[in-house]
Amino acid sequence: MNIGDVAATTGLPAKTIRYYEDIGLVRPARGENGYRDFSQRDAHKLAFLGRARSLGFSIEDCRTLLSLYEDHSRASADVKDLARQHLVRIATKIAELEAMRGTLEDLVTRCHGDDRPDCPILDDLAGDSRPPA
Amino acid sequence: MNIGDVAATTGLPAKTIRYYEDIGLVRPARGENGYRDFSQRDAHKLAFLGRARSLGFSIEDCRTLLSLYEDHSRASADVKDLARQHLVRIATKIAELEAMRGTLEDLVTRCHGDDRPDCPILDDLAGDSRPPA
DNA sequence: GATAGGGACTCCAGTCACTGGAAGGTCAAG
DNA sequence: CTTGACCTTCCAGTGACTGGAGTCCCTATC
Repeated sequence: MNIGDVAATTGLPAKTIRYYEDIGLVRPARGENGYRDFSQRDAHKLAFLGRARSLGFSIEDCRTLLSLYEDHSRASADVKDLARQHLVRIATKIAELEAMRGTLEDLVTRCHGDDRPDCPILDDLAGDSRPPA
Repeated sequence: MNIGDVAATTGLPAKTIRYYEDIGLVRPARGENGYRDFSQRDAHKLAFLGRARSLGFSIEDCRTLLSLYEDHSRASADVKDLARQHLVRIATKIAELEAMRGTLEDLVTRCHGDDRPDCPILDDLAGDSRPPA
């Protein structure tokens, strides 16, 4: 398979697949013309990576997950640990964003949004009329 | 004020303040020794920037917010629009993260997490036993 | 055989918002 | 006069790609 075919089947951009080769996540064979020649196994690994990335795992996590996937004597506890750590990061991120949303929603509600200059949003950013921490 | 003082009062790292000068967000004066000499106004702007950044606004948004802040003939509608667009981005991001969390929580629950190799998390990533989209 | 197109190749630069580190100048205290 | 804290600039790296330039290859059509 050429890179375009793998890109189509995995949904990953060709650029990304080349990048994944660069950083050693896949090692496709090469044809005589210098084109990458992907096996089914390569395509499968790329699909795995795409799915792991879509769940927000970092590239380094993906590297670990891939090696666990290929290690048939792995302990599922190692996978679960990784996933749990990732869940904590996600939950933290969500909490941060929720806090931002809460503040912003309040400010947006309080701003008239007309053609006059007075604006609670700017007041808040400037440090005025903010509830004491 | 030297950069260290402003860093202490605003909570921004000195490195970040220098960076903000680089990209033209602040233009502190310079003393004879070449040191930056921050006015109260500069410090105030930096605090504004720190607050806006902590609400997740991009640097370019911050630039706009700052110019609106300094434009006393602004329309609050412009500020509100910016904030609302930002709210949409935040909500989108939260939704993405919630989706990841949902999937991951399910997978983590289903994984035994012992010393055996079989693992629903890896199965899912590999494309097996995934609910049909 | 010439040509046109669509794909593939490599390599470099840019993204975003910093952050780390090296190499050196300045200032106040002891 | 030295020490140590602070300041300066400049360069490089982060994560995970993405865009673009310039070139090569393959297939099809005329």
